[in-house]
Amino acid sequence: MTTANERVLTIGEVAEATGVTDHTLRYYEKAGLLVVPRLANGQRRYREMDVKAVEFIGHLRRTGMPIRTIREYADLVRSGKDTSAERMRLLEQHRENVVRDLAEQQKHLDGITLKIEWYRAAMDQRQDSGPQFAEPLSSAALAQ
Amino acid sequence: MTTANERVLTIGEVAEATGVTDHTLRYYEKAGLLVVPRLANGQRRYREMDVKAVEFIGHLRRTGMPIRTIREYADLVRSGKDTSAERMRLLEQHRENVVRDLAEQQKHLDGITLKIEWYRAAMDQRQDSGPQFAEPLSSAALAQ
DNA sequence: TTCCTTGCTAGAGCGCACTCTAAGTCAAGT
DNA sequence: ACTTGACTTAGAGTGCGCTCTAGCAAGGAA
Repeated sequence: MTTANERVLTIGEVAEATGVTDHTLRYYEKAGLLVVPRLANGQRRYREMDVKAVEFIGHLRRTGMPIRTIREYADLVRSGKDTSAERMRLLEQHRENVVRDLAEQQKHLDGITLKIEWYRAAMDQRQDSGPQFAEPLSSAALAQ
Repeated sequence: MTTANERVLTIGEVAEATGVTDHTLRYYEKAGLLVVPRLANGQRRYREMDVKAVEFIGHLRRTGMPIRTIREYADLVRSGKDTSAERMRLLEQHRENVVRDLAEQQKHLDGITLKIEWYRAAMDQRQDSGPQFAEPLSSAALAQ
């Protein structure tokens, strides 16, 4: 087993490696998402596992999990007890949310694509047809 | 051609119909996303096309287009001139962004799914194996 | 020794998209 | 006449996730 001799990184190196700013890394820590070992002088030293954690947080964040939920997950991990079941449940719940979200976004995207096709059609048969088609987002005065 | 006799809706009815609150509808209007006709007494009356516009704004918003970009689009629509080409370009640009985003989210989702599978595997062969696997998001003291 | 870089903390500030409040108008119903 | 409810405005407040600032410390190079 390797106990010592683990390569550790400074906050700057982690920022560089992960694309997360040092500010944000400290913020994540203060928010309870991360606990990073320190040198005697107070400087952070990130182990491999800490960097992995930052990357995993990235997966969660970029799929829309709020900080507080990530914190709940992190708390479970750190609780010492075997909370695997709960953690898995939490992740599965999130996965369901994300899948639903993706489907929803896809629907909205379809609506946009339809509009683009409408434009393309309208522009193809462009023979300077008066007031063209009906176009939402337009406006006029009605004023009773 | 139907000129008059168009059914119009109050803000409350539109809120009901679209799921967008009346507050937000007014906010969208103040932000320049919408121009809604008024009665003599100042009350809004939404035409079919205005409701369509609200719905289309929904497509844009829920795929992450910022208000200011929707405003740009709305300004093009309202400019009177034929800005179809620009509007289409704007929407196509957005579509590309969304497609890229969706792919990225899918990748992050894969990372999460992998983790869930890891949990499932670890829990399947649960024979009380000491310190289990290496788990990111954990922490310890190192302190130089 | 004097820089320069990198790190530290507490806490303020920011951008976004709402969301709500206060104070008022108006029309219909009892 | 009064109440109710839906509407109006300007502007304040909220929640989120950063993002930045000020002021300081430590370590290495010139």
